[in-house]
Amino acid sequence: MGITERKELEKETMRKKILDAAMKLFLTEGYAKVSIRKIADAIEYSPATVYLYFKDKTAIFNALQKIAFDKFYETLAECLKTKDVKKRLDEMGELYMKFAMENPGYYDLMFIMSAPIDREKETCFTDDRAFNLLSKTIEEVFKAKKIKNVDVEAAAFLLWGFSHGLASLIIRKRLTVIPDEHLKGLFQKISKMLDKKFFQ
Amino acid sequence: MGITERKELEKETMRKKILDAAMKLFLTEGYAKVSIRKIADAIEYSPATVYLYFKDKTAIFNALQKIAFDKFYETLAECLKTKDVKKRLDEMGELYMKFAMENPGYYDLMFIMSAPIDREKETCFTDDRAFNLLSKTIEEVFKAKKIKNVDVEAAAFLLWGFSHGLASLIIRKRLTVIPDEHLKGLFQKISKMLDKKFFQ
DNA sequence: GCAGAAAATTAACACTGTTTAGTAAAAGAA
DNA sequence: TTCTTTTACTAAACAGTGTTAATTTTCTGC
Repeated sequence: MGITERKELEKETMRKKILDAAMKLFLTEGYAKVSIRKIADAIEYSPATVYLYFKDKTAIFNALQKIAFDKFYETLAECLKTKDVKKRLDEMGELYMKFAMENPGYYDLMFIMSAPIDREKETCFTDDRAFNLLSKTIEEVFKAKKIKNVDVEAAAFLLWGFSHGLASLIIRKRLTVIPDEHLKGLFQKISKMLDKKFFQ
Repeated sequence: MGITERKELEKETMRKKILDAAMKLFLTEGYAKVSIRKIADAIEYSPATVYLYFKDKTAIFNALQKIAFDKFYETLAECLKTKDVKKRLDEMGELYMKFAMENPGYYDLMFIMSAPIDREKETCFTDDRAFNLLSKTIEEVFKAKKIKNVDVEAAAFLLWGFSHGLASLIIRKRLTVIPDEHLKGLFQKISKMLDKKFFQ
């Protein structure tokens, strides 16, 4: 192993170390409480060192976001194991909500937070793998059920929008109107309702 | 007019002055850029003075949120002018999206931001006037159309969830998948789709 | 005009992101 | 090995933040 290679590797290790510490802080304390100094403390380096591996705090945030998107897509893609395409869509909905509820920090990172997204820069990163998976699944359901004249894109947005709407309201605790333990049932009830209207 | 009364009034005026300046900063510069010092600058008082009228920054944020909720409900309630109950629901949807698009700052304040919502305190404020209005409207549509066996609460959450989902994704610019000018059409298309499935 | 209350301010504390200048260690060349 | 250059790291500072205690200014009632 050449020296330059080893240096590369060490640099990558350090980046990972920083991201690990940052993610841990983010998930346990929230974005506002993640400071460069606290990250530096956690990895036992000086604050300035962090800047040798990341341009600024936003760069760290973006890297964390990418990690979350990866895990998100990975979770959703599990629905591909379900071969019955109709059941696959249900499964996807449940996986979506499950991910959001079990990983509110990741969900926040991906879809809600705006903290360091600098206005109109290309830093804002949207991952369309998940949306494409959803579109394709819906298309297949329609095909399997021989339903025509339904706009797939519109249907995808309806489902995604609804799921995200519910998830983000729950995560931001804006749904005090109904108690938490009622929510899972509500989601399933609505799914069934949509199912009845669209597929029967 | 007694002196104590005048003092009360002056205190109220000052509170308003602070909130006006804070809202202006919030809407033009974003939450992160609203600082006590900048508010103080805007109203030409010292930073410490602000603390004589508000307990802390969170208290200011909560007051701003209440203002946004009031304006939000006021906007939605305009749908009551439409007497045809079926059209009223459509109108409500359009008013919702219009409000979100035209007042992203207010929308943010109400449903997305979490910045100062201190963990589990009663400071988190949810306004259920709007949701009640939606539920009632849906109920009336079902009644008018003589449709039975549909869970009103579930339907309300479907519509609210979907609308909020779309609105918040747009506001947070997480919908780069499709161009902005396409969005209004998409919303209407989905509305029509739901209409067809549920009411015809 | 003067005592007491109310309102506003100054100055500080402990934080934050970020940069600059400088030091210590490792690598390359002789 | 010795000398030089590059790399890795840090200390210290700058300008900003929320917030508070002590102090000064302004107003009220007599």
